[in-house]
Amino acid sequence: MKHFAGERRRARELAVQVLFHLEYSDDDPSEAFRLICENFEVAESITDFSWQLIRGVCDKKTTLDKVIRRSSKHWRLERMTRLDRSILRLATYEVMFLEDIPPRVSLDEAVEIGNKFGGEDSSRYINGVLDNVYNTMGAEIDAEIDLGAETISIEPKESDNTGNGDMKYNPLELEPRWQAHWEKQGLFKAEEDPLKEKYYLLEMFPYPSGKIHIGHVRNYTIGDVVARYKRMCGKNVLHPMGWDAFGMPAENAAIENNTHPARWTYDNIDAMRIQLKRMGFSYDWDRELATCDPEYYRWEQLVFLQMYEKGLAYRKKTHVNWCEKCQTVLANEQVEEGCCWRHPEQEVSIKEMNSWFLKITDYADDMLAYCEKLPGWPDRVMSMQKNWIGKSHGAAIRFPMVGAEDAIEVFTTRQDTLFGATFMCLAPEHPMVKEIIKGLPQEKEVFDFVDRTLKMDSFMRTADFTAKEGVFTGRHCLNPVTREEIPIFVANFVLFDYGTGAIMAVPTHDQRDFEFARKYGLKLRVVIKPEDSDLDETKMTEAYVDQGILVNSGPFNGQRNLAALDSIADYLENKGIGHKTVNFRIRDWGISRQRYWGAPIPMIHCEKCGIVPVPEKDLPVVLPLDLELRPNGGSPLPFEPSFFETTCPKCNGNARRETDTMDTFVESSWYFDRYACPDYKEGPLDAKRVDYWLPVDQYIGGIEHAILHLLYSRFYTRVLNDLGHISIKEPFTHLLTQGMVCKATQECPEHGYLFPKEVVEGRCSRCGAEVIDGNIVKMSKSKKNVVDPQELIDRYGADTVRMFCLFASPPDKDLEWSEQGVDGSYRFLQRVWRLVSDHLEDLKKVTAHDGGPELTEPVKSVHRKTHETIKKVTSDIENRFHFNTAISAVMELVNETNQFLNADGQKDAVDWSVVRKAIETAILLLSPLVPHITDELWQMLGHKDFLLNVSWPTYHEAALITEKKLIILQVNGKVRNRIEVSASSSDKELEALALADEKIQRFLKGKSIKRVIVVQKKLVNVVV
RNA sequence: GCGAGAGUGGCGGAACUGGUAGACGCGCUGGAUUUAGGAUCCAGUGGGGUGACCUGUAGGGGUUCGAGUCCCCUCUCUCGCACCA
Repeated sequence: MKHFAGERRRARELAVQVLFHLEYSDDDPSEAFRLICENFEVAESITDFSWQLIRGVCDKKTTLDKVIRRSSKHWRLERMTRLDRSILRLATYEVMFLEDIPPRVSLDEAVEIGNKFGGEDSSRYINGVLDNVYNTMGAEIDAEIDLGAETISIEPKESDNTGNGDMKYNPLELEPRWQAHWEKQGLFKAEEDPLKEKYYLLEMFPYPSGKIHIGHVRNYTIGDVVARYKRMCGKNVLHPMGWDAFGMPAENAAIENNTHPARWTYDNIDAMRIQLKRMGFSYDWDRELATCDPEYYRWEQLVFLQMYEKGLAYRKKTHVNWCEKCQTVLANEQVEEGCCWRHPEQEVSIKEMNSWFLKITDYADDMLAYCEKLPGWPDRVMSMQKNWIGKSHGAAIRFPMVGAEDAIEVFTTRQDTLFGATFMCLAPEHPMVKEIIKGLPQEKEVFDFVDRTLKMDSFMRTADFTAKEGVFTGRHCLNPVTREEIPIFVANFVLFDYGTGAIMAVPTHDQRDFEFARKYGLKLRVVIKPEDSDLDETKMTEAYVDQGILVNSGPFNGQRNLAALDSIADYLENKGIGHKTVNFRIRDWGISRQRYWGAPIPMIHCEKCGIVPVPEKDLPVVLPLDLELRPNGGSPLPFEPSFFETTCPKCNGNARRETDTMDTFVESSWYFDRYACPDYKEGPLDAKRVDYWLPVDQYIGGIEHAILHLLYSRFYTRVLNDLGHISIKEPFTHLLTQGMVCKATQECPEHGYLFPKEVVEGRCSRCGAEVIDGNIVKMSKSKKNVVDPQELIDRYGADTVRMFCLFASPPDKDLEWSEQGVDGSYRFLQRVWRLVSDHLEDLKKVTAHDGGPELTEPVKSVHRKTHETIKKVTSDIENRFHFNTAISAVMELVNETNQFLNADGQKDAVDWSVVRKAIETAILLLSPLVPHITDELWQMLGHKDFLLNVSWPTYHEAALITEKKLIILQVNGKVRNRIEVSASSSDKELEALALADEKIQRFLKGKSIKRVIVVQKKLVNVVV
């Protein structure tokens, strides 16, 4: 569950452009570097992925050094060094700060690591560690650390003094205590209870990368608030957590660290589980699952078999790059100048290879239709999904070959322009290309063109700057309506993947066709003209793409082109030339991965019997753990006889196991179902429990999964439905896509991006230059603007971190991280704490006021505020997840209560019980957001229950009623005065009061009153 | 190019069906207390003006007694898709 599609694409685009220039500019790479330099900000903002790629490109092409040396002649030196530095910096950063150093280190360890680096870096690093130790422990450190040349001495820090120690707010002590308490009581366990209304709340499960990042914290905090709130509202809440545990990073990390992916993954899971528990999230850990567990993926294998049986899983040949030396498929990015990136002497061949696909296209229409039936999803996501499915209505039309029996079929949405189709273009991959050029003089030219085009990186091929090129095949086909012979081209811009891989070209009404026709001197014919003028094809400078009247179109002349779409399609159908059809952009889901760390595809290849499914009784096909990874990163499975050697279940002969594994998105397409019955042994899903819990009522996660994960899950749920495993079709009723966490970057003109620790009083700690505050961007390693949540928890406690995540902005918007903001949250919690602890004795003497005798001001206003706050907070959480406004409402209540208490005058028992009600309300309302401090305060007030088991407070209408109302007085819509009147005043009385008002009188002088508008109990507007 | 969303103080952000623009917080200014504070408390804080007042929600039009909110146009930004036939 990572990766951001857009970023990746942009990264690739840039890298491809660079590669392009490196390839096509002979010995002068300066153009490529100009590109990088000019797009410097873009490049950096694209995250480390782009850097890896660009670095990769540079390394592969020639060493970076060489390129810089050579290009510095052609380009400004200064820019080069900046780029150079950035890359070096990134590399250093990755090595120094991310890989070698565990998240928290002791002083001794810090010294050891520091000494390893030596010099300036070491002292800076150690200072950073000391800062942390300081802040987290408040400890008295008195140490001298020897760093060879330098000696750092640390002064002991005075401990805080606010008086009575035991009453101080100490989150670091009380939070773990409550967490242990909750766990011991099994507070978060969810059990099926048909009598209670269920509520299934789910956050997207994390990839176990090793430690949680701030995005996780935000995501899971939002979810936890909703889970706890619903629970207090009496719902039977399911709130599980698990691990998206298969995937590439584990393989890479394992090779680098000489460990095993399983070991690495499970260690990370253990570390992250501790962190999540430390945040106080209310997960039912009994339902925890990891997708790399055979007890999980065995059911996925079973479903795969069932899909195979129904024809929903199939094997298909596709064009891929193949390196003989590596014996593996290469991604387009791994092909360089037509050669393997690891074996420059080995030419890559284009191979048609078999891969497994899931038939998502079968469900495209249904998923599209349901887009309208999911009002709980954000429009943004829905439109992305619709876009991705890409349904378009049009016609399939057959163009008969000249001099042959067969025909070429095209798909078009513009059958109205058919009479203007003057040539045809095929995609280079189109199987007919080979056939029709056989024996012609053009054969070699066409073949070379196809070969050249296919070897191009797909991004390069489809990039804007790549020229639209084609080559004439020497053959013609018939335009089926004009019966005119039209030439057939092969063109690089025709997508084999979309439609039929062939297009009819209408140069007069399609800009791209127009340019192509002009380039190759092809015929044009106008078939649509504007209503009030004529078009001359010889004089056109661009295609006419607007609507108009059909001309040169036989029986359809004179009709409006859009209106004729249908009748033309019918005409084609009657003549047997074509038919109406729908085309989808979405392709079947290719799930084969030549990777090790994934779920094996449960299939067997037998020479005699072909593809044979593994019998159900032999499941799971377990991924062997006791084998050596290959140093080059390829999958070891095809080299592991103990894995692939097997016997055919049909003929018992020798057979070979499928060694591809499944795309990890398959695992994440149904984990939410399995949470309902993680221990079920009889099948993938226990219908009874799954029917109780599913669908997920509220799903929360990042927008980056708007397409892939969510689309796959919707598809997979439909499959499970068809296979009878589940009775729902749509897995997620409501979806909340939370925004990203961003932070300003800090940059030194000399040294580039800086860590906060490298900035001293606004200056770079290395060169003393003034630091520039950069843009506010998504947190990323390469920007050095990441915040480690663990550091924050250790410093402020989990409640403060949760509070800030919720308060800084509404969940669906981006959140800008600010240190002061965190301080502010911490201060607020302390204020709440003191509100209780400072008045504990008085509060303990009374019970919370609930109704009771008539109150008088000012305590009445505290009472009213209490109920107003309940109303506001409840609606903010319930209706729109606006926790920021909910928090500000509680802040207002706390402030008002404080003010009341600070005001002069004796407080009697009634006053205190109203105050107690206000305080208890604040605690209750805050409890889903900051569960630790509130449970502690609740207990301090003498309660025994966990707040999670206390009912959510309700407000009394009666308490909201006021005797006085503030009325706005306007003249011509402008506010002129505000007056307090009795709430029972009638409209007439209000009007009279307004007109009599002194200020209003001033504005009425010398003018005649046209009209007076009275809005009930709100406002009077006098129009003059 | 197509599709979606957004534009409000120094900043994050409030403003429910049109009805006090700037809630709450951060920052800043002044004051109190303190050995000190990155602690706490009080006051102030959109801009202009001594003032009454004027002005202000990207820009321009419109509807309305009244528009941040509704309608039209323009601009800017973000996101997604993109040689889609």
